[in-house]
Amino acid sequence: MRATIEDVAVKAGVSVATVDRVLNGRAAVRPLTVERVEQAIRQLNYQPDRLAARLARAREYRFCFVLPEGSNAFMIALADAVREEARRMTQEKIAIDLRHTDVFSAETLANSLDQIGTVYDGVAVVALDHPRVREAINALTDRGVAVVTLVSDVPNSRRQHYVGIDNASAGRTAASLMGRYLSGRQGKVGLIAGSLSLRDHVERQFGFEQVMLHEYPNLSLLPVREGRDDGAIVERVAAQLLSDHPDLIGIYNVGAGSRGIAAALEAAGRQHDVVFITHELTDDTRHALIGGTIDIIINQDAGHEVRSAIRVLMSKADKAPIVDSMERIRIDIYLRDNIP
Amino acid sequence: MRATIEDVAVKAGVSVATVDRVLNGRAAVRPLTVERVEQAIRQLNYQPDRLAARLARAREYRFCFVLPEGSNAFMIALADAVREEARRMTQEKIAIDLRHTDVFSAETLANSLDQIGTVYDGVAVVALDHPRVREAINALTDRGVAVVTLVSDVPNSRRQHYVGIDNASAGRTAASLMGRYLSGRQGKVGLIAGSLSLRDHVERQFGFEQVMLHEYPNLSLLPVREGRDDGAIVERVAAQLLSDHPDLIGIYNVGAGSRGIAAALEAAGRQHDVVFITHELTDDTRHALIGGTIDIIINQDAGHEVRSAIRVLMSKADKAPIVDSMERIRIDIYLRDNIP
DNA sequence: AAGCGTTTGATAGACGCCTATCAGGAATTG
DNA sequence: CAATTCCTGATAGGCGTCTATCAAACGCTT
Repeated sequence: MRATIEDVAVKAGVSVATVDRVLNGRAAVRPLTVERVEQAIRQLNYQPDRLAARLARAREYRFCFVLPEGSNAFMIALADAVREEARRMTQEKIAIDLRHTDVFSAETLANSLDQIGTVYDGVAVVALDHPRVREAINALTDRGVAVVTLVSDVPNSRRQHYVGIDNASAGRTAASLMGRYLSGRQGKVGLIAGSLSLRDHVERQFGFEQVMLHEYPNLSLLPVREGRDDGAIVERVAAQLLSDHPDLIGIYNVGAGSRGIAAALEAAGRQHDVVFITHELTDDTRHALIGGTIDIIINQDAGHEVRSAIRVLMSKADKAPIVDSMERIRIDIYLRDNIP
Repeated sequence: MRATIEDVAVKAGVSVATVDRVLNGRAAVRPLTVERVEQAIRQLNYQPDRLAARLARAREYRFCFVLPEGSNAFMIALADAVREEARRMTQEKIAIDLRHTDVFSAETLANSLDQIGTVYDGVAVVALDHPRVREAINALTDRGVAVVTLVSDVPNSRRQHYVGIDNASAGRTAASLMGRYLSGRQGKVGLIAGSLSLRDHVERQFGFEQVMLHEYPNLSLLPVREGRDDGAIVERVAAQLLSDHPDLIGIYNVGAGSRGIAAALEAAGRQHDVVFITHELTDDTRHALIGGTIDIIINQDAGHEVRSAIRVLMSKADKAPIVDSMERIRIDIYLRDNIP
């Protein structure tokens, strides 16, 4: 049988109350006694029963997820994932609220964050990298609310953790694949971004350009075009790109609105000449991947991200350490052959 | 506050004992009463507190992992992951034993499985697809022990679940990447397997050949060579392959021993002409990927697999459903740009 | 040696559910 | 209608830990 707190008490020749004081730092205990208790713990290999502990603490954890409003397919998937986990987590005494806000406006987002009371133990936010937002995050942290950034980071803030992929690395990966897929060919590569105010897009672009410029001199990278993550705009931008550059052989879409690009490619009949790499596995992109218009989808798993965020917030609330290897969000690469 | 079992009892106008009987099917309850209780549960959105339930049941879960003995780097990583999770799971009243056996001998593996007593609630096994092993798995299942196959499946057995990647899909993915990386070039592609008695290798090979043959007529696929997952043998096989075929431009290694292939490629000075795709991220492969000898590593995350196996075994032991999307093991694709 | 603060012991009562038992009431059978 | 069987209620005790309280023992100061 597993050792209990009582076994430890007996072994150390003290009372359970004292063991508890040592374990939870509840009151002053003489160093000598502390040592004796710790030794008993080591000898018995005692590990507190987390289930019993959480039951006894009778604590409800309250977390809040702040996501962008709007119709971006990935963000909708993310919101769905939040709701699903929220339902599941009820069993574990974790209550999760979901708020939507305009993340493209630093002011609005920051105000939303400011309004978040201390009722919450933790907040996960898809954040804009902006001084005003950074301040709001810091303020939350200072009020004792754990904050993690989700999908898009705010590196200089005092957020506890970033849950999401390494976007520069994702950009480099896209570039390498693009370069290899186009090996031996000469031509132009276009890059379409959503908004350059979101850090994730900027980093992807940075990583992509870095590798493209240094490693694939046969390909010339065109200046970035912004599509504002909106299908219709993106489609126009892509169509323009295609007509401006008959020798375009690659497109990397950093943001949302892949559907527009796919439509433009198909309208121009160039979906098989142009290597098209994009982000986020959604119904649209999945369909275009199977159809052959998209060649590669780089994805981040919304479910994993939400679960990771919850685990991290839990750990922070309990002041327990997190296991880095468990919380690393991987860059998923999907070809036609390995879509789930 | 969350509803408790007592709230449900009051609402339904019955006693807690009856609610418990309905919840846990403990004894016969009149259909009418069952309906009343279930309605109360729905109205209150009652969800049993899993923590309290597990505490009360005071149950220790015992699982056993059966892995191949030997020095295969991936299997060592897998064993490490098992040990690490075992340590972590102690806190959750889950005890995990680790056994090593010769999985290449169906007889030995089957005997090991036969010896596993009913002390265990569940077993996870890296299995050989062989009638004798299948029987042993079925016998375990019949004795009421939950069985999951790990990494390599035994599809016709009565195992409860397979924890691992879709290897045919991995093979197809490797082929597509190979084909795209070699687009426009003409030449031969070699495939080196470990042992063809492990189902995962066979499936990878199958998937690879399927795509290679149909989609890339410019590449001619050489007959499979077996390297027995042994570095030294693999190196000889690879060296032979290179000298036999000066026009070899791609190698796909289905099994272990990548180091041998890397050595052979480097010895021949052809590490940059030949596209080399292999499986499993280990120190060796990682190093060769950074060095440029390996172009792509297809990986399965040992930690994820172990955790998934534990979750599945837990669910089976509790007769609770599993969440498929959470248990799907993804095919990780690593380039030089996204290694962790 | 009295008085003080500090450290410890003992213990009760949660937390929410499970298990078991026993008795009484309801429904069914002959 | 009596004799069964079937359902249900009430309740005690436990799972391992946390929290809180009070009293007792200890060490130190003056």
